[in-house]
Order: sequence, then C-alpha cells, then structure tokens
Amino acid sequence: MIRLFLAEDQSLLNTALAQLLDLEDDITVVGTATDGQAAWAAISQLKPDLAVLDIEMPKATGLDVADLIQGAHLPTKVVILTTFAQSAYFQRAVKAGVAGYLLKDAPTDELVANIRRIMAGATVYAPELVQNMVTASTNPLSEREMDVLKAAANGQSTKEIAQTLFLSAGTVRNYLSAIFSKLGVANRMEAVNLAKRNKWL
Amino acid sequence: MIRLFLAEDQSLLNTALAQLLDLEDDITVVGTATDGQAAWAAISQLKPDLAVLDIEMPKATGLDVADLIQGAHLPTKVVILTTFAQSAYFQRAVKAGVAGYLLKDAPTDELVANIRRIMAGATVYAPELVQNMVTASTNPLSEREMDVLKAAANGQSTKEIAQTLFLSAGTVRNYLSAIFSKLGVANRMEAVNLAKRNKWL
DNA sequence: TTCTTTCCATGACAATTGTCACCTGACAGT
DNA sequence: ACTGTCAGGTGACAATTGTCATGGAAAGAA
Repeated sequence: MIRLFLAEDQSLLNTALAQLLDLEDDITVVGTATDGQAAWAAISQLKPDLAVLDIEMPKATGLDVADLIQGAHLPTKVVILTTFAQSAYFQRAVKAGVAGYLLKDAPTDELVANIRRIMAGATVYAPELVQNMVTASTNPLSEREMDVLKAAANGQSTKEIAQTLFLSAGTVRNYLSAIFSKLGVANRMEAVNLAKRNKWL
Repeated sequence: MIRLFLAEDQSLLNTALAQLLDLEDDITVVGTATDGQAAWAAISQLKPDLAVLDIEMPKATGLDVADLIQGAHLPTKVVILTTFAQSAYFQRAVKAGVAGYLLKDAPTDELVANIRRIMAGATVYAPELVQNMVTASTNPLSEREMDVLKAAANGQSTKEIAQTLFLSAGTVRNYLSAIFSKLGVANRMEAVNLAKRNKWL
C-alpha cells in the first residue's frame, strides 16, 4: 500500500485529486496541505512513501519542501506536479533528487500510472521538459545587469535606479545599453518583456 | 439526473473532476473539452442541463462560450469556474446570465453542493467576488488609449505605435501622456505594470 | 439651438533615454 | 610584468519620450 501525501494550493484540485487517488486500491492519501509550511510539518511527522508537491504554493514552494525532505533523509520519494515546463524549476528539482517531475497537463490515469512506476523504482520526467531543456536559453546578463533591469522593470527612471543602486546615472544608462545589445532589443520595455518571457525575472 | 458538460483546459483537473462528478448518483458527465471551440461544438450538440466552464482556455474563453449559449437559447445553465476573483470577468459573466460563478479555491464537496443548488433554480456567486466588486477599480482609459498602451506594452517605440495605429507620432505621445496622468504614473513601464496589476491588459 | 464634455488629433518644446568613445582600479591567469 | 576581464565612471551627442497649449468633431444636456 502506497502511503501518499498531497500538497497543492488550489483547493478544488487538491480535494479532487485526494479523493480520486484514495479510490485506488494500492494508494492511501495520508494527508494533504495547501501551503508549503503545512506540507513540510505534516510530511516530517507522517513520513509517507511519496509526496506529490505543487511548486507554486504560499509560504514555501514545493521545491523548498523537496530540499527539506532530502536534507532530513526521510524515506519519502518526491514527485513535483506543476503547470508548465520551465527548465529553471526543473533543474532545481533534479538537484533536489526528485523521483518524478510531472505536468498537470495530463490526465489522472497517467498520474496514477506514473506514481506506480515511481514507487517501483523508476524516475519519471515529463518528456516536454527534455525538449524545453534543449531550447532553453540561458541568461546572458550579469548579476549587476539584472539588478538594473529589475529596477527598470519596476518603472523606475534612470535617476531613481542610480539612487537605489548607488551608481551614477551615466553608469545606469551604460548598463541598460549593454543589456539591450546583449538581448538584441532597443528599449527597456522590450528588454523586460524578453526577460520575463525567458523567466529570468 | 443532471446531464453535465465540463470544459477545463488543464487536463489533470479536467479528468479528475469529470471522474469525481460522475461518481455522484444524480450527475452524469456527458462530455468534456479542453478548449473553448470544442466545448461550444459539443454543448450545442449535446444540450446538457449544465455547463461548467473554465474562463482561461485556448481558442475561446469560457465567457465566449457562455455568450454563445445565451445567444442560441439553449436549455443549458452555465457555471463559470475560475481561479481568481477578478471583477472584470465577473461582470461579463453576469451580463451573459450565468447561473453560477465559482472559484477553484474551494473543495469539491462545495462544488457539488453548489451544482445541486443551481439545478434547483438558485443563482450562486462566490462571496469573495462581492468584496472584490466593491474595491475593484475600473479602467479609466478609453478604448483608443488602451490600444496605445497595449502597443507600448509590447515594447514598441512611439514611431512604431504611430504606424500600426495610423496616427502621428505626436498624437501617440499625447495619448501616453494622458494615460500617465490618468494613472498617476511617470512612464510607460509604470503604466504597463499598473495596468497589468489591475488586469486591464 | 447652444453649451459643455469627451474623444481624438497636432506640433512645439523640454526632459529623459540610449549610444559611443574612453578612463580607472581591482583581480585572475599566463 | 603583462594581459584580459569586469565593475564602475565620465561626458558629449542624437534620438526618443513626455508635457503642454491648442483645435476639431461628435454626443448629450440645457
């Protein structure tokens, strides 16, 4: 019997999935949570066989919880269940040694099947991720350049950015200019849009 | 027996919910869809008693489908099921005469209970919405101003905006200036951020 | 009808933004 | 000791952006 814990912040999906998984003969849902803190508190007590974690949750993300589980050497396998294939998240999850990384964009049957495979010792990554890994562009900007871009993304003017980062206005303009040329764009708005699209922001 | 149709683009939730609702003695799920077009095609054929529609779907939104259902005078009640309480969506839904507007941030039991109440003739709006309605700020921008702001949000320069909207560059700057003063901000970036925060974009 | 308001439009002007060439000091590698 | 690279800086200049005063047309109210 697979003792499973479920953490998912959207109540509707949380309860629906919990009930459905519990119907399976070889799975018991030993607990659920709708935020990361509660999830970790419960998991460290219950020590389930498997923890199914959403990434985007209040208080602590599923990846934070995965790190905690690994750090505490619990006998609990981790499956990350998330909406979209973003390689940044995925890479962190692999580092945290998760046994599965699945997308919500698949029917429940598939989820159940994957849970069984994982409990049998397999490691399952959603195939979409491998593709995204290849095409994923890495952030060409330096840390300092990111600071400037973040400030610009908040709508701050050159002068304001200079003040908050303790730089001269000219330097800020230089940074922005360098950012634009690295990203191949012509102005702040385009730079910010591109950075957001690539999840660098 | 309630003949129910479910449209929800996230497959996991779609299948989970369909199975769970189908388990109820007085509910049959006569069909599901993961995009708006498919949903309308199926609903206009099946004429179910109730259509549960997500808003954010590919091809056509749940609200588009609700409009179509109302326009065709089908005997189908509509329930909108969505993630967050945004009054813009809500107002449009009310105009489309929906029988229910529920949030995904509630357990399945509640969904089922509300479905029964709605089929008994009730109209059910998630209470969170009433609160949001009061605090909801309405978009102070004119249609033309929104066109300009949208273009600016894409990173287009004044000149480019002017070309796509067949205006002079000066007029575009003027619109932007009016936008800034209406929104109480100083530049494009801030205006776009504010508009996105208020879901006007 | 006339008045007022709103939306849309224009061009002149000032301020800000983006580009460029070039300088300094710190630090890592050869 | 030399070289490259990186964070930070300057100032000049051109282009873009934001402000303002102003005018026309349509729609609703008097």
